[in-house]
Amino acid sequence: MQLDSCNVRLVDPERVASVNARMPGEEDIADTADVFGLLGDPRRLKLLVALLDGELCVCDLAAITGLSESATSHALRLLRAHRVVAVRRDGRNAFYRLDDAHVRMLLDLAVAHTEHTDAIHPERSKG
Amino acid sequence: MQLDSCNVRLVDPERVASVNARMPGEEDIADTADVFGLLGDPRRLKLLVALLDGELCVCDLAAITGLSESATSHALRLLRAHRVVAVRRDGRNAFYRLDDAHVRMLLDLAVAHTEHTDAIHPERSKG
DNA sequence: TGGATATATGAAGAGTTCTGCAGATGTGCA
DNA sequence: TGCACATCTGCAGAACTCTTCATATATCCA
Repeated sequence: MQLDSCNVRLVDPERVASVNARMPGEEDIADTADVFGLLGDPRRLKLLVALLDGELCVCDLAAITGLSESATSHALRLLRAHRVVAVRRDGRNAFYRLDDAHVRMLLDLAVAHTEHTDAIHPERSKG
Repeated sequence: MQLDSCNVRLVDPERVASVNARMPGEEDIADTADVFGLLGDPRRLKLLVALLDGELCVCDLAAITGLSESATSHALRLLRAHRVVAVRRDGRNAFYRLDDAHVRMLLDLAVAHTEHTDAIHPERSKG
């Protein structure tokens, strides 16, 4: 067992060094974790999946997710702050749409994965 | 403006119906959100990125992430409970590895995205 | 202009999450 | 067997998150 510069025990210092060399910077990790975190809430996730097909207004999003309109608006504000969605205002309505290609990719992948899982294990679906 | 079965205003009832028809079930949404949620913590994310190249023991993971060994162990326990990682015990050491192909895909995609973003905006990197 | 509608916002409370601490478990070696 | 080491676990406090409620803003229409 060896010690590193901070006096921590290491089993495989070479692997640790090579992993550290490949590791994205703290800021990249934080940004990426932020994105995953936004997708990590079932209601926000449902909002975003709803937007995969195109823009929807706040009240329709509220109806789809089962959230109150206030909660929907708060959620959308957060997503807007992170530039995951964008708004188009038309009269009294606000139409939200997905505005992040990376997030769209992650959502597509996730939805495809649940469909694939359902194809193998249909009993798990829509319980 | 129309009202749906629960007396909620709807702007575009047809779109709402078609989105609802495509929407994965609540359970699938919850499971998917769980996975994203696990990736949504920067320390856990760093743990998992470290494991992309192969297994590592708890103390090496602690050194890489800068977490205490206790916090590392707690995080790994959570990941283990969700079958995202698996353990191999060798004497006193516990070696963890990624054990979920879907999570690996998400991680690869995310790392590739940060590298791509860095290529376009190098000033954002490793600040 | 005034009232109704659609959305946005701030504050506060309930609930959840993460970490450190202390102690438990299990392994290896003298 | 007894001690050191590596990891695990329950608990409790701190920090964060999400929702609701009340209110604000902005738009449309009469």
